[in-house]
Amino acid sequence: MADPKKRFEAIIQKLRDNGHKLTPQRLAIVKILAKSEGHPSVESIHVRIKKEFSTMSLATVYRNIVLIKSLGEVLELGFPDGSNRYDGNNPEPHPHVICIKCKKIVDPDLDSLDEMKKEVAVETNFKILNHRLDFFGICGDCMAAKV
Amino acid sequence: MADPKKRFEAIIQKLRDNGHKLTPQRLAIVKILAKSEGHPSVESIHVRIKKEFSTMSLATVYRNIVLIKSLGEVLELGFPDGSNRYDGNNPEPHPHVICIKCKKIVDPDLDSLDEMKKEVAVETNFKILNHRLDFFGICGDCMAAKV
DNA sequence: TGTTAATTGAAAAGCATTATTATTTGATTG
DNA sequence: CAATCAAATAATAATGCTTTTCAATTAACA
Repeated sequence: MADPKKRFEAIIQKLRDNGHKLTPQRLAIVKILAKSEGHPSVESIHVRIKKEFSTMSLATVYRNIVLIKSLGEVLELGFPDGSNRYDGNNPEPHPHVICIKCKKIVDPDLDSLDEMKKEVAVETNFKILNHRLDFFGICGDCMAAKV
Repeated sequence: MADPKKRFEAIIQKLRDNGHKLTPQRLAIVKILAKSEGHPSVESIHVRIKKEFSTMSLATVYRNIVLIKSLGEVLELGFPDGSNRYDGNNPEPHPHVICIKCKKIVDPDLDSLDEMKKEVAVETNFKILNHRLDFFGICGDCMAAKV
């Protein structure tokens, strides 16, 4: 996990460099994304910031995520059920392991993926630009809790 | 690729076994899913069947896909942009390679995935039940066409 | 054929996301 | 350290895809 403080500064700098204003709402959103603990959803970001800014609009969360996404500083994880989660701590594509019970998301280490990418490129004659790898299952905690 | 005729029969049989009626609309949908050429979308299925049944409703396509999905006979591919494509020819989870230009979807052979799954299970202490692997890029045709 | 419960078409409702608009505000300049 | 102005915001309306509703239809089975 990258240092949330450094990620915060990096995203802020990117916003500055591209001529965007640093509003309190925007800073609050960036702060949460920089850490991205538990891979937050739009809704969870909104709820958390509402405690501080009671007038914070959901549209503002969406707008800022679109903006930060366009700067390549957050990874959007759209799931088959239509839900979205975000990772601004590590915005590069990387595999995820998702617990279908408690919705926990874990980042595994998998270095065999690069090799696989090359293999696929050769086999299909595609120029591979991006990828997405998710494993779905039940985490140790939920297995234990089941009894 | 599985034989579309056999897949058609298999899906029909599953529907029968679970006490569902075989309406002409349903049969038309199953027929397209059994082949799943190009991994059709709800919209493309609807358009194709409308030529035969002008009154075919989009809701009917959705309803039948939900049903067939619940029987495990079609794989739903929800993409990050929110679009959905279907594969009733090979309903087991398998990797896809998607062209971001022409939306073509290709199924590559990748047998190293099983090994990866075990690796992840050990590392994260999850019981892995399912997975999803997509590569995004530009296909040979679109590369050539670009000039 | 008649009966019945499942299925359908058409339209309304849901729901997440995006667009609109009047207002507010951060950043720059004099 | 105001004044200015483009950008950002809050609130709300609109959009687009998917699901639900419900009366009418129809496949399945006796």
